[in-house]
Amino acid sequence: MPELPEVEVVRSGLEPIVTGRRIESVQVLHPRPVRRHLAGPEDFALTLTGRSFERPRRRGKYLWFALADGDAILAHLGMSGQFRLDQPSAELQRNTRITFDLDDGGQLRFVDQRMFGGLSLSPGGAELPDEVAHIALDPFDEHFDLGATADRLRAKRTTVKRALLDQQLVSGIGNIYADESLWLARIHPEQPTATLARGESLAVLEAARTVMAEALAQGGTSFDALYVNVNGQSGYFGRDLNVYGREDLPCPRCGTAIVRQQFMNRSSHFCPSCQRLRKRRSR
DNA sequence: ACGAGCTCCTGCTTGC
DNA sequence: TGCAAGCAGGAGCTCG
Repeated sequence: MPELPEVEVVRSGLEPIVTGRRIESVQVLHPRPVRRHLAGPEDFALTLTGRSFERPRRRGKYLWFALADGDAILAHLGMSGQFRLDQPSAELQRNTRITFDLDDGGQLRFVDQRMFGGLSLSPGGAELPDEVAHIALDPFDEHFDLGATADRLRAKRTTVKRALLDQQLVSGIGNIYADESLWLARIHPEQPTATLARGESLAVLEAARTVMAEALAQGGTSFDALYVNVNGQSGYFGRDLNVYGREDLPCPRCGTAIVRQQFMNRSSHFCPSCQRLRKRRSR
């Protein structure tokens, strides 16, 4: 599932492909991925034709293509969105939803099996789309304030994993990196945020940055063909996961069997020995 | 204002 | 063998 490292791999892969390119034509093959463009699929295609790309940008899991006229094409990969570059004559990948023919003869394709993600036009959004403004900075942003975020995390009245997944507290972290970060920081996912010491709050955010930086360096995490870069290749971080998807396998630190627990209709993975739930506030 | 739960979507896997 | 249920989950939305 694309989280910050995977989205950044896609963004950096797109940069040399689209920057400076002009859109010759757009085909919308399924209406759902443009559902956020209220004027409809036909308008989406027509209004983008003839425009030119500048550098693609990112905050958290949001990606946007700045356009030369100051607008932007906002993109979210959701669960399964991919961008691929191909020749127009090449057979379409299964679940291809939108294609952009570029002025250098290439074709940019948005492929998305589950269609949780999508594209929309963001007027005036080249610097920062309005739709992204409410999302917190991610840990890789030069203005990200780790200390202030740690304080806000502790001020919440929830559990630490929920807080890590709250994109309005810190963006870019999804289910995989939340589990990995908590394991690295040795904190139980259900630990109430109000019981965390400041050092623990800092540690879990630092762990998130560390884990995501390592994943980014390896081209992102993949379990299957649902996440690939613009050339269709998978990342290598999957082999380095310590808890996610490793139910009943030994904890790499202590050998205790990893536990999978239902959480918000999804799963949390943790080591019941390294990550103990504390009843009391820590200092 | 904030926290929690629901919903959207497809396709692979699992079980009867 | 065939069918259906289970499962994967980001984020907008609603409700309390």
